[in-house]
Amino acid sequence: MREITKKGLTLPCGRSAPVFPVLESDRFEKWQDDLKSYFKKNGLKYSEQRWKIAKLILERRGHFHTQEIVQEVTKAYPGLGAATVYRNLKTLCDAKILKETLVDAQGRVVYESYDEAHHDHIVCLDCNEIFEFHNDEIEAQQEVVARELDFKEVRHRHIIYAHCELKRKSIKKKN
Amino acid sequence: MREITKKGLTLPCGRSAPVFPVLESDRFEKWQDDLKSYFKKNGLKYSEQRWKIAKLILERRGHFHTQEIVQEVTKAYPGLGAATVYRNLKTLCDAKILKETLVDAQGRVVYESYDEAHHDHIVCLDCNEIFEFHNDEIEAQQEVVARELDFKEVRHRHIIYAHCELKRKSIKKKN
DNA sequence: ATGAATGCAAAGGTTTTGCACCCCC
DNA sequence: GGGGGTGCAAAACCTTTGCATTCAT
Repeated sequence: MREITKKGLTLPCGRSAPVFPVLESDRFEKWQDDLKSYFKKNGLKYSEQRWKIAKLILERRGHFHTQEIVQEVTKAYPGLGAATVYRNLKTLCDAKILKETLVDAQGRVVYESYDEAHHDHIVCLDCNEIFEFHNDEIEAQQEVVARELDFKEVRHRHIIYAHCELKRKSIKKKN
Repeated sequence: MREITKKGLTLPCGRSAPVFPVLESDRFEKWQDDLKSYFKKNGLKYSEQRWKIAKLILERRGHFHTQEIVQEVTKAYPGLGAATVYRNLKTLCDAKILKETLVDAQGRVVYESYDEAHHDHIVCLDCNEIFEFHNDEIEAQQEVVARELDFKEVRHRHIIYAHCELKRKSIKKKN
């Protein structure tokens, strides 16, 4: 689970934004090789554009919307068409570079890097920032629930929408 | 929690579709009166169209997408504009006739009647049908998780995407 | 009568698609 | 060289908005 740190930027709701370690550059070469062999194995082709998109996603980490990726890629690489980004979002999901993760409070689909360990999400209703959690008891109970209804769980999404206590307290003080 | 029964239509995945009791018609009059007073209280106006949309939703029950409501209403009442449906989906959410519930496997927003007791959802990956569950332990742990991260939970969405065991078994048998 | 609601059509925004061209294998 | 990939523009979709008109109170 990604650690929620107290350091870093202060968010609109008074919380501190999470800070993540910088990735070592040799991991990128591995990812690039993995992608190349994935493409080869699946009759797809490697391309400059595909790698640019994948790299931006891998560097960026965190959570983002479709439009954020489209805008960031086309801004970072003028000439790279939006259609190419849309087409590759699907390809990169299949390639397990990306995964669709949750829907935020505004109803937008949110992605994150595929290699994140499994976790669920808390969306802050004050500043819209997304935090993560993992709870073994909840994970275990999900299996139980699925089994009782005669299902076999494949994946799940568990999103808690919540107010930041820090914010709530500061509002209370003011009144 | 709505009961999942073994009777009723057989779904594509081999499961039985849930069957719900028919609503007594006098409940509609109460709902209609409630709506009228809600509108009055909030400076809104009652209209034929509003009630038609609300009634269709209340009769229908179950889960549905935005487009399904729009299409069903405009088909059932030609002349009733799609824009009116879109505008009233928001109004009816505010009026607590409807609530936005989950996002299905295709990324579409799904609504259901507001008066349903709280429950979470299992989406069948074989036939896309939506079932419901409620688990007190999970509910309790969510509070714990939120509290630990210094949040105050407002609402949550918990969706399990799963394969139907019945289907899985029948596939196994065939092979 | 007065403001809100509706219906239609136009506008907006996002995503997909068709097609000529390009480039990886 | 062939088939997939890209870029551009057009199309397709869904949803929102503007405005004249209708309707509820």
